[in-house]
Amino acid sequence: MSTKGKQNRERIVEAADNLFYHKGFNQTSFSEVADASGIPKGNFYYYFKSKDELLNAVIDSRIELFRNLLSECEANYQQPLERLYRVADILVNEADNVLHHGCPMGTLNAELGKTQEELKAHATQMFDLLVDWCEQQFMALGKGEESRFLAMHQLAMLQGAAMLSHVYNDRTFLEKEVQTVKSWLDSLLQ
Amino acid sequence: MSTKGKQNRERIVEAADNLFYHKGFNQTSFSEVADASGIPKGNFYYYFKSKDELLNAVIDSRIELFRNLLSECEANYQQPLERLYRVADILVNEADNVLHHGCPMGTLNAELGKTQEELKAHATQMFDLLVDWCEQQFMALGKGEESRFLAMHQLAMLQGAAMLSHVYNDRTFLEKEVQTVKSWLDSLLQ
DNA sequence: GTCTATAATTCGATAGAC
DNA sequence: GTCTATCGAATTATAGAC
Repeated sequence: MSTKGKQNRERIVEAADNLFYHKGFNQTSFSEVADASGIPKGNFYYYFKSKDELLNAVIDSRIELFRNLLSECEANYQQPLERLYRVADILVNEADNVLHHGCPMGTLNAELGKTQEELKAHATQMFDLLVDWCEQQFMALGKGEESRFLAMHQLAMLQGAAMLSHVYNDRTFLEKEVQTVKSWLDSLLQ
Repeated sequence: MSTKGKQNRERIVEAADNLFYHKGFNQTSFSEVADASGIPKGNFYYYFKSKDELLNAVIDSRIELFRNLLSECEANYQQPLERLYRVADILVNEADNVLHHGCPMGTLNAELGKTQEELKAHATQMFDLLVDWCEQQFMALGKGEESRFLAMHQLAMLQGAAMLSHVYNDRTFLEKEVQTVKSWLDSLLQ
């Protein structure tokens, strides 16, 4: 694939990423992605042979983005507790988006979980990445076999915070819940 | 409306309720509801003049169901703490459904929150009912102004538990999280 | 009240010229 | 590689006979 082709492909993925997040996967049409990316509709099938394949590319892109985010976090923060704080802070940093559209990981999984099991399995890899990474931090804190559950529990609390604050468009609640998660992390070390 | 007409209307709502939960609102077509309810497709518009109106009827039906559930709970349990336990237990009682399709309140709000604000506002009334009721129980426990936040916090934890256990189809995690919520309720009274 | 037939639109996907 | 034109299927919704 040429440089131009790669640029076009990335532009499509970027436009689709935003639309799938804001409108949902099934409610986003190829025409809308075409308009948003500036690529004629008929030309899509040169880059992606189906809508499902486009979603898979979007998911891969989100996973790659998260991988870089976590690597950066590892470089900037040495303490496992600090690193777990940063995961909770993601919700506050992305508060505007979370309040309006919910968590991009959670809402996508919820949508695909209804009728598109295969696509959901891929979307779940976004959770895997985060759960595995948090589990490692809890392991480093000496939590042993309990680490997996603690990692899932932390993400569950954040998902619940994202859901309720999205339902009520309540920024204050989101911030209080994130603080609650941090207090819970503190309590684990005592 | 005749008795027959009312029966037909209820059959449509019941079929739509299940399909909207299992497949999502936007991914469910009138044809599917027609097949499931045994009512010919063209006859739908005698009972509901649009798909949105059908969803509103489904939401009203769910709210009514929840109202009865909470009334029954009030009759059977006098202690506010016991009553709050029962709200958490809903997830365990409905574990099969939650694992396969997520929380019917949460997933519907997440879907409608993307592009159908008006419908979402109605769906949010399901949360209102539950939050208000839990708030009353916390008030009865003497939690005062904090009660509203505690009610939202409890529901956020349950939503997170539903989301993660749905993502991973993990019944054990769901049960552990519900137990965690109950332990949190206990800790509030000490 | 009930049902058939179909309108009007939009969707994902394809064919084929350049 | 790029783009236009369009297909076939599915969708919500309507018209009108009975």
